[in-house]
Amino acid sequence: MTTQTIADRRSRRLDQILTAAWAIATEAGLGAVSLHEVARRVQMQQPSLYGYVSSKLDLFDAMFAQAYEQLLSRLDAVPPAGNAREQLLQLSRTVLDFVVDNPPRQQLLFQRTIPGFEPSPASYALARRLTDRCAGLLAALGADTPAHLEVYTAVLAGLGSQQVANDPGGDRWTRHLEAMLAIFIDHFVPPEP
Amino acid sequence: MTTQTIADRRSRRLDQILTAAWAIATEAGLGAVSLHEVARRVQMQQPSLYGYVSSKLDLFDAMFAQAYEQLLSRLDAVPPAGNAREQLLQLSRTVLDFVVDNPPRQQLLFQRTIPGFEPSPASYALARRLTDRCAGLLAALGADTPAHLEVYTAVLAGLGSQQVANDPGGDRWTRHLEAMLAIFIDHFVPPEP
DNA sequence: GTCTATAACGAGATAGAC
DNA sequence: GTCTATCTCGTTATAGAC
Repeated sequence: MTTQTIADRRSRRLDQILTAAWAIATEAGLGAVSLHEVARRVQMQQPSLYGYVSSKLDLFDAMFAQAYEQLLSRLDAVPPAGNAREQLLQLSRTVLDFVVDNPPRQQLLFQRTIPGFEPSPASYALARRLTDRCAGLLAALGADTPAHLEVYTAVLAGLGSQQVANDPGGDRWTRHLEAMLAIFIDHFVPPEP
Repeated sequence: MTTQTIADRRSRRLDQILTAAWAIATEAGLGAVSLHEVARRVQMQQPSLYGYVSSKLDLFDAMFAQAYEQLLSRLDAVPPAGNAREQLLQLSRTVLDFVVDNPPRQQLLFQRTIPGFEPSPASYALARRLTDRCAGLLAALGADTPAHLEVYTAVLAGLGSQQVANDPGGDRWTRHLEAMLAIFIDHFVPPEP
C-alpha cells in the first residue's frame, strides 16, 4: 500500500510546520506566530497550510499537543530510579528544564495567555497524563489530596515563571527546585514509618 | 494660571485611555489591546492617541506604570500592622489579590509575554519599589539573601500563575498563601531569640 | 489637540483552477 | 495537495489641514 508513505509524507509536512511555528515563537514570542510567516519558512503558500491545520488556534492546539508529547516521552526516556521522592525530584527537574529551556512552552502549556486558545479534549488529555503522573508520585509519598497537588504545582510554576520572566538563560530560580521540594515534602508529607 | 487645568485635562484624558486599554485587556486578553479599539472606546480617532502615547509599546509601558502605582498606593492605604511576619503576610495577600483579580496585570507586571515590551527605566523603578519593600520585610525576618527573595517571589508568582491559568475567579491556589508563607518562614528564617 | 486622509503592510480565511 | 487570486478586515504610524 502507498497509504503508509502518503500518511508519512503528510505527517512529516506537519512536523515541518510545527517546527517552523516553534522557531518563530522562540525567536519572537508566541504572540508573533502567524500563518503567513510559518508558510514562508516551510516554503508553502499560506492557504496551503489549511490542508494541515484548520485555523490558527488549531495550529496552537497542535503545538500544545506536540510539546506535551515531547515532554511525556522525555519523562519515559529515563527509567524510574530510586524511591518516590527521588522520582518526583527527577520528574520535576525534567519538566522545569523543559519549559525554562524554551519560554514559549511555559506560556503555551502552563499559562493562559493566548486570546481565544483552549486545548482540545485530545490535547487536554495529554496534559492530564502529566498531572496524573505527578499526582501518582505525590500519593506514593502520602500526599494524596488536591491541596497537595495544588501546592506542588504552584512551586513548579513559580520557579518556571520567575526564571523565564526575570533571568532567561540563567538559573537564579531553577536552582532552588531541590530545596523547595525538600521543604514541601518535609512539611506536607507524613513521615514514613 | 490655566496651565494647571490644561495639565489636568491632559492627565484625565490619559487616564481614560488607560482605563479603556485595561478594559480591553480584561475582556479579551492583553494581546487583544489595539490602538484602534482604545480610540473607539474613548471616542477619539486613532491617530489622536499619539498625542498621549508615542507608540503601542509606550501604551503598555504606561499601563505597566499605572498598575504598579495602583498597587503601591494600595499597599500604603493600610498602615503597617503587627510584626514583620504579619506585615509580610498582608503585603503578599494584597499583591496576590491584585494580580489574580485581573489576570492581565499578572501577565504585564510579572510575566514577559508581550513581544518587544520592556518597561522603561522610570516604570522599572516602580517595580523595584515593590521588590525593595518585600526585601525589607524579609530582611527584618532575617531572610536577607538574594536566595530568600527569589524563593519568596517564586511562591507568590506560582500561586498567582496557577490561579489565573487554571481556576480563574476561584481560590484553589490563593487559599494556600498563608500555609506556604508559614512554611517558607519556618524553614528559611532563623528563629527569633 | 484633534481631525481627515492615507500610506504601508499584515493578518486570517475562502474560492476555484489544476 | 498545492497553487493563484482575492476578500475582508485589521493593524501601526505619518502628513497635513484646521
